[in-house]
Amino acid sequence: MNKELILRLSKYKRLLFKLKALGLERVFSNNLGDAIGVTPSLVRKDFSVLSLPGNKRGGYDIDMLIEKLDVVLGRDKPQEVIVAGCGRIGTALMQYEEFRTEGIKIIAGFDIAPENVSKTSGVPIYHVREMKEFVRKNDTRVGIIAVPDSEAAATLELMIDSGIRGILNFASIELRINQRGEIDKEEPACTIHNINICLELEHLFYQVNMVNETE
Amino acid sequence: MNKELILRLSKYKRLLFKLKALGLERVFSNNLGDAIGVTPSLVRKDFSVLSLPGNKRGGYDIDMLIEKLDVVLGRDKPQEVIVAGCGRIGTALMQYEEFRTEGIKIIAGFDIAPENVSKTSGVPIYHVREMKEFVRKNDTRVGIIAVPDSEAAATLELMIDSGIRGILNFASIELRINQRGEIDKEEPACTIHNINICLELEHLFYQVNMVNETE
DNA sequence: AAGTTGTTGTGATTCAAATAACAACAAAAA
DNA sequence: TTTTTGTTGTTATTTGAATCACAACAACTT
Repeated sequence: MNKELILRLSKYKRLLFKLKALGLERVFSNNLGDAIGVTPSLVRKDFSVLSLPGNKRGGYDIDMLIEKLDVVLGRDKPQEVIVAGCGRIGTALMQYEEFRTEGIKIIAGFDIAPENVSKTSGVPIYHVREMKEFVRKNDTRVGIIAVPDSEAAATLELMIDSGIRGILNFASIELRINQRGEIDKEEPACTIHNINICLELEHLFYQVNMVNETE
Repeated sequence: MNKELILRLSKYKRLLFKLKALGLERVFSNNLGDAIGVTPSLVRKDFSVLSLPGNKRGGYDIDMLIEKLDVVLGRDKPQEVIVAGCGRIGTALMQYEEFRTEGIKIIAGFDIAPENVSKTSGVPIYHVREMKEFVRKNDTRVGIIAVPDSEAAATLELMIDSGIRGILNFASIELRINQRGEIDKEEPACTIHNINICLELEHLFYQVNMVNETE
């Protein structure tokens, strides 16, 4: 399944919640399309491939969509995350308000110097060496890397070794599995998403400077 | 020019710096491809469309590539950014080490309560109402939105009104120009990149839960 | 009941980007 | 000098997602 598609599904669902809160019960493909910025056609096709039925005239039932999207997106399972690196970014994430409203919970932070980390967020902070044990006990699947670049690769290895299966990486070096073919025994695959703030900004600089360009 | 392409160009350049630091002078398309995870063919095609010449046998000259990529990516111009919202995320960004190494500089932060913001980062903090004046004076092009969701839309409007042309949005609502057709006089276009951490995490949850699925 | 409207569902089409394939050719080797 | 090698540059092909177009048909209207 396509990355863009999954992203759209999450957007649909978020939007559907808002519509439901407003008291609506049904939506049309063009409502959804307008709202998330895609064509109605694509909305219908998305629902089509997921076998989410609509009514030939009355559009789609919001409750039905939410329910089925929850299943497709696996939202019945708990959405628990750990954070490696409790510096500026790590602690900012631990206090990130929007996680709560989305049902995402940071259940632990790990650092090489946990005694120096402020505990104001209420998230328990452990030493990195306890990660493997913690992940095993809690069956944690997803982790965030918020360590300095220099530690990123080692942290990746630790997380994979601990059994983490999905990683959101904030270090500004691109992490990939099989960097040099070392990590690929028969362990279950691990998905990595890199959020590279520098790269995003550079992209913006490129765009804003290219106004007079031939495109 | 394609977004993915631009991203690749930035990656090439970053990699080329590292190779240069290691003492290398030339690279082959397969070196670059392996390193950033694309096919050598694509590397050659990228350079081809930019008219970056290689030698039929000896590969590409690293210095030449860096120099020309700098021009293409507009890296000769200063890379200055302002930040709106000096909460957890905003201040974390102000102290983000990696910006320095990438030549990106946060030149000001704006908040509705600047007196409550710690000044430890060395970045001057102003009241939001001074943004427009500041942007005009400094000819700032790029801004980061790090305000709560509830303030995001208003901040977007303020930035556009101030003359900002590229925006990196950390609020977890997707910002777009022409949300309802209001903002589109004849002002120069403004590019928005949304970094939606919740969405990224949801995507990961989806992936890690879909192991037994038919894909 | 018959006609009209409006929306879905999907097969066909378009489009763009990635990949593959290979001719051209510079450098090294013989 | 001639041959071999290895890499570029570019054209052709493949791939896959988004868009288009329209038949099917449920609900409303008269």
